[in-house]
Amino acid sequence: MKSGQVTIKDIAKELNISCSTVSRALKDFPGISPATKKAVVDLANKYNYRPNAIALSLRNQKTNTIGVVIPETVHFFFSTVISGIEDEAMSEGYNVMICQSNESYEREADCIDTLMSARVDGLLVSISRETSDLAHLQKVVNEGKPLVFFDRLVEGMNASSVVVDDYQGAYDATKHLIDQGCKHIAHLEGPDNLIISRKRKEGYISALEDHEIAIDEDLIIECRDGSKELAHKYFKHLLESGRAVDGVFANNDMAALGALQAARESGLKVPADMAIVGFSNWQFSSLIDLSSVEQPGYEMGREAVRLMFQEIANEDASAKSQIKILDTELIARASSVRIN
Amino acid sequence: MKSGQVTIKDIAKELNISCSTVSRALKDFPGISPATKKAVVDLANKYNYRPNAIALSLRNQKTNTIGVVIPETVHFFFSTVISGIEDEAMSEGYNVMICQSNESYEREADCIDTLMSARVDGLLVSISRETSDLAHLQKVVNEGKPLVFFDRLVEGMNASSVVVDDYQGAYDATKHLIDQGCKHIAHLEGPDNLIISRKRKEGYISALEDHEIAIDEDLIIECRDGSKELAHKYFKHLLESGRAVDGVFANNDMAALGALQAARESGLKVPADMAIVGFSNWQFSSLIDLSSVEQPGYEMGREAVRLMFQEIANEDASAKSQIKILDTELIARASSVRIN
DNA sequence: TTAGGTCTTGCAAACGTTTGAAACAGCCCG
DNA sequence: CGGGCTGTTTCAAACGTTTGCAAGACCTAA
Repeated sequence: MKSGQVTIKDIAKELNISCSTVSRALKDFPGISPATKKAVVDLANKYNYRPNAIALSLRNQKTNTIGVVIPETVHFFFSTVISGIEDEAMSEGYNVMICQSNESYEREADCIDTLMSARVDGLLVSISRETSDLAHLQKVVNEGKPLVFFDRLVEGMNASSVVVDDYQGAYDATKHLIDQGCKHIAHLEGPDNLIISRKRKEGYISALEDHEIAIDEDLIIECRDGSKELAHKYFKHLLESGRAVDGVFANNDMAALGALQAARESGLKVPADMAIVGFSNWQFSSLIDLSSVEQPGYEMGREAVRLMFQEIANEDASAKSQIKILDTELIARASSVRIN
Repeated sequence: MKSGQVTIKDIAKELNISCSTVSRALKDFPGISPATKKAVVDLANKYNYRPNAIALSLRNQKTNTIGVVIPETVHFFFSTVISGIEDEAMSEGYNVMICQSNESYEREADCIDTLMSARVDGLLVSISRETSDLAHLQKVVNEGKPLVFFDRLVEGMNASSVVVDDYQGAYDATKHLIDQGCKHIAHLEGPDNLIISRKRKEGYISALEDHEIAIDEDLIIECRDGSKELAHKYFKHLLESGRAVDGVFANNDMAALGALQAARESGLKVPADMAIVGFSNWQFSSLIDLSSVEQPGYEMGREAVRLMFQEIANEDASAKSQIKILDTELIARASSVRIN
């Protein structure tokens, strides 16, 4: 009673019985007299007894906690994923411990270490942009701890992943532009060391090829940091070069916005003269009527947790190394839909 | 070696020494022979030994974990707060366990229960909109667990809080509009059961009074849900009523955006005919050049954690029940700055 | 030789919980 | 009266770690 919460011991002492009896009474085990049971339950309620999860974890060698390592929580997409993780985990009685790596390799390794120390039952990881050495993750797998990657695909490791179908999303976006009558579609490309950027570019190219539009390398512009400013600058250059362009598919919404502003400044009507589609469907996109490709973040979070539970359940079985690809959805808005 | 991670016992067994010796060797305790120490440390490294935080928690009656209950993680402001909590906690070697209440009272109580079971060292709570009964929180305080509220102020409980100076932020925003030459400033008011809405309204009124502008009740419009749609509708009504309006201070950015669109649709020039300021400085606000009042979410997270550490350290001292008020900052952008 | 010292190591208890096995009480029946 | 049964309760060990105390080995000085 002095400091912290009430324990089974406190109850046992007050009732002059043993801990075992209290424990069994609380768990409805057979072989406890009704009188004892009632006394125990009443006292437990009175003192607001809550089982000590720490003690349980130690005994059961299971913490009912999953660890999440994420580049940053302040990011619309990632916070959506967290929400999905949170909900799915909670529905199965699991807790969630979150560490943000801030896109730093060192801090990512730190996070993993902390979570392993905390003996989480499994790890959900979206690796930082900086990470190329996978030793810290390999250790996790070697020790038999379930590990699931999400969003950012990691190649060459025996672990499951949940990713979004970037290729198809890009294909759909580009096809949509073609359907709207665009003949000269530019692509604002992301950093090509990221798999997702490459996939999106591939989708763009495939869509053009399938509709017999020649690929024009001059219309593919790399915007390494995906910022509005860079996209604005490069796209303006392109427009001023006098090349025919009537559509843009951007690697992300921020870049799309840069292109949109550049187009307007050049006196072009959107979408009549220039149709624009971004990627990710950030929150602001709906506000400025920018077409985009929706990534199912919430669903990704839930799916990642589900994969983890599979691995936890199947022990060392073959549930490992699955890749779950989630569908995207094209959200066509005023920036690309030409009303005929 | 069989399943999980290596323990002190495993090392002790392999070296044929006692656990105590291993423990002391790893912690650089005096009185361990160099030879033994080296053997232990080498083996620990080889097997990638990590202390079992669960066992430590049990022994030390301290988990080095803080629990966070938050209405939702998918919200720019809250995710910023989480980021601050995360960083500050990590820098002190603490872990963070997050539960989202989804603005539901029942789920909030659940979260608290789970976190108390997990024996977190302290609780950071932003209460759900639904919550009015405080019994579940009172229990926490009664059991002597440090509790700090953030963002949403809770009255009548012996616990510290970190909040933003809504009054001053609103005052500054309104004064800024006055400085820009606005004479008839409307206010899109938030739900008045929330303290923050009331404070913002008070700031608005005070600023007008201090500058000898009469309060016109017709220019104060309640937008309960703070949505763009509602704000748009009500503000359009106001404009069509023919009343003189040349400025708006909105309870949040989304409502400000609704007003902005309504004004443009009515053929008004922003900011020349209508100057607009929102509140919260959401991510999209910078993209559409909407003036707003920045709330220091990251700082709020860090400050909340700091207050908690104070309470943890001071045991039952008087660190409790402080209220920390953080300053806001007016971000003036093109929606309100009239270039003369 | 032995008392006392130093250096190194081990024992055991504690944190809160669960659980197989053992122990005790009371009762019936032969 | 004692064997066996049922119903209820307790004991003890285990999970991984730390730490006060005790103990062993070895050495030195009286």
